[in-house]
Amino acid sequence: MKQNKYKLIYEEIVEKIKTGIYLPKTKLPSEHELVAHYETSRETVRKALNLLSQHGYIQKIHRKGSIVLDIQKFDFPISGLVSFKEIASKMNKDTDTVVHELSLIKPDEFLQGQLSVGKDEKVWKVVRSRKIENEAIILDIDYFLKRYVPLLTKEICQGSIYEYLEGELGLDISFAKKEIVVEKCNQFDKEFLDIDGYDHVVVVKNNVYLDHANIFQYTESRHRMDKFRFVDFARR
Amino acid sequence: MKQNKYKLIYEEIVEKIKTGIYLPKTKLPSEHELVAHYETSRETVRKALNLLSQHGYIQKIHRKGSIVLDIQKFDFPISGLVSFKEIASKMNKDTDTVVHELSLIKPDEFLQGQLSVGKDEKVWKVVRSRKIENEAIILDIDYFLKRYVPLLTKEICQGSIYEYLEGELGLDISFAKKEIVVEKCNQFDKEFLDIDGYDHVVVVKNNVYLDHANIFQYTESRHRMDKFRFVDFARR
DNA sequence: GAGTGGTCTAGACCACACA
DNA sequence: GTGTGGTCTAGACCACTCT
Repeated sequence: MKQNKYKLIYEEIVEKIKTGIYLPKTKLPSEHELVAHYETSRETVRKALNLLSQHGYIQKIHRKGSIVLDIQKFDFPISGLVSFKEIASKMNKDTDTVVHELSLIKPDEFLQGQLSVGKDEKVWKVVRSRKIENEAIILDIDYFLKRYVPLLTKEICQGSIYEYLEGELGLDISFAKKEIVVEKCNQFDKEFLDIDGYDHVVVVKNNVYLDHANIFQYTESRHRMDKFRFVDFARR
Repeated sequence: MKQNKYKLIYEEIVEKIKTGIYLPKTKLPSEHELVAHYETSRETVRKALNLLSQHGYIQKIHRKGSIVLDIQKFDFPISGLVSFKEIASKMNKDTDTVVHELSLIKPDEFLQGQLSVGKDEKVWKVVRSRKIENEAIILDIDYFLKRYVPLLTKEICQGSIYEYLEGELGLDISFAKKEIVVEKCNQFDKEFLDIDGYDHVVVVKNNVYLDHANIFQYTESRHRMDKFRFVDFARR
């Protein structure tokens, strides 16, 4: 796969940070030196450095250089858009997904609002619970516009829907509005989660948009309170 | 105050979006047209557009243009680092701050870890509760390194500490690691919050860093569950 | 074929850090 | 005074979309 020069530089530096060639609290080579090393122009080097900065790998200090941040301290970034599969693999724990429902529905008023569609638009509804170490602690309810996702099967839902959407269908997921609130448990939480006496769940609501700024998914991810954790790296 | 050209362009376009001169779902002028209009170079225009994109104002669509997003849909962004004062003014509600404690302490082991300092470093501890419409629903516990904040008074804590730090002291806050979890209420929550029968609080933990990547603050913001809301705009 | 945004280049000037 | 990063310029080529 062909890459852009600045992305290649970015990835090479990320690699050097991860493998300890560049150590936390030390300085990266100066922009001038990177220009020489990668035989490119300064703006290109700076694009790579900006990416590193945005992703929390380095901190640029005016007139002094770029210093490497301790990524250990910023571990477990659920920020951005990350699927359960990705999180699960990072956590290195036994996980399992149970599909409770997969159907084509007509959106009610709430869903018409969330997905910005009319009542005749067809929508996939997927309900899945997620087990970590044999406890069902997350209930995911996904709604996808059929317009963009012609086919969904139980097998796909069992695995990673996102992998399928991006890989097989070539959908280009671009951004999301994420909202986190706490709600009282409803009957579904009680039915599908090992709720363990808690009467509230943490709900992460996502409106997900494709690359042409068209929404294609609304999701509610309902977490058992005690197991919920959200980490973010925010620049001012 | 002198501004950079790309920031000026950014701000002018933000203004035009907010005042409806550029409408949601319509296209911005092309980069070429913006270059002509602002009499600048294309890379400079593109820096402005990148800012707009990062802040959720526009979506760039390859080979087609930049379209304006509906910022109404992405309201109330507590993402990034925002102080209570800023949030309060946006919400347009009656708010009040009560300072319960302001003292210089020696950090315990937990705090030494969070602030990456030794046991002899002096630390300001500030405990405040936040009232919205006469209900105490947030308990803020802040720890500042005295090294960077020589003086704190009750008056400052009553207002906006951040305004003081950035305005008076000229501290340059750069980034933060933010973590959201749910915890059981402790005695302080029960003492200082109108806890209203809830036995858990949503805790937002922040490690805040200055522009040289040196940490200077650790904060816990403890929210009554039913009033907690966190909204984020995340790009893939 | 005209227009678009994505990338890249090879310079330039600036203000400030540091020694 | 040297080195640093921040900003800006005036081009260029590309691959694709739209009409």
